[in-house]
Amino acid sequence: MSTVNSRFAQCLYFTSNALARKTEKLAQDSWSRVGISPSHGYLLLLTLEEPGIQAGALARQLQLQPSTITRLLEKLESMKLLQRITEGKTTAVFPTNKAKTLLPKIQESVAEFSARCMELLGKEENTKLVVGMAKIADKLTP
Amino acid sequence: MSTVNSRFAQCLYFTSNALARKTEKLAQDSWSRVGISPSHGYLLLLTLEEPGIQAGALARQLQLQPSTITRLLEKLESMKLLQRITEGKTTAVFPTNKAKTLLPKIQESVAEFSARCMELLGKEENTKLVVGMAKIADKLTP
DNA sequence: GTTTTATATTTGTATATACAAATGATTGGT
DNA sequence: ACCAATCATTTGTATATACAAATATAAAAC
Repeated sequence: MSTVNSRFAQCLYFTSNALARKTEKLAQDSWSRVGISPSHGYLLLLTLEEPGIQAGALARQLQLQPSTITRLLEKLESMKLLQRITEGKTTAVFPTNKAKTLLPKIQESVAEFSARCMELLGKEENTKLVVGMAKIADKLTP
Repeated sequence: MSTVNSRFAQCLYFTSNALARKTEKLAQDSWSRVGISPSHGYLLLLTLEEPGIQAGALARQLQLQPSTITRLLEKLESMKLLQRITEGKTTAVFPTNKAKTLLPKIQESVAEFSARCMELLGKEENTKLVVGMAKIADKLTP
């Protein structure tokens, strides 16, 4: 059932959403070894790279809404993978030792996802498209 | 906060998801005149174009899972915009008169979304990227 | 120094979508 | 004709994400 058979194959709405869903699945697969979703994983990676990073900074890096970050943090905190420390109006996020232990697996997941993308699409095409998509996304940013 | 500042700007996972979310918002905007979401809208359009279309065909056209189609149908049926008629193991979907009345607004929404895409991105770039994304999505299809 | 405004985060609720299991119907093999 | 396999759809539950309102703090204005 090739994508291009769809009545809406030329429509940005369908193509971007379909691609995102398929990419999400590929990423979930790559992250299964860690036992968390890609969003949680990338968030965790950011806090491992920069312990004490603020919730707002995570939102910007991950291009997600603050409320979504709160939800991700709640879950990771409940899994004892990180800890929030609120100081005044900001919240700093620290990885736990358990999270530090997971770092190798996390890096493997990142690498595996990247490798699969390259394998499936080729470095050339992958890069070209990612750049193009980012440009469009920027234009769609209010 | 340009997209490209992100730590993960080169990653297909982030770019495709971010683009999809922004496209979704643009489409929601275009569909606000009809009072339904883009998914519901495109589904409704398909049933207006082909009354009696089967649920499975809708799933294929819209590139969504059957369970998702059921959920969309439930909502549109509750809004008296369409009616399901189950015959044996298949379900045929018919638009109501209310839906037929909405057709002009629906077509306006489709046109408006398309126009906004063209305006923001240019026909050239839009087409090029949509084609590229569809190709990638196809490669990601198991 | 109090009041207003701005900033960061959280909470309540909602949307979009999916997976896996269940249901119900048709079909093919014997 | 019966039983197993297959197919189309639905149901129960879960994930990912967001918006809008609430909260809490800090900064600016006066």
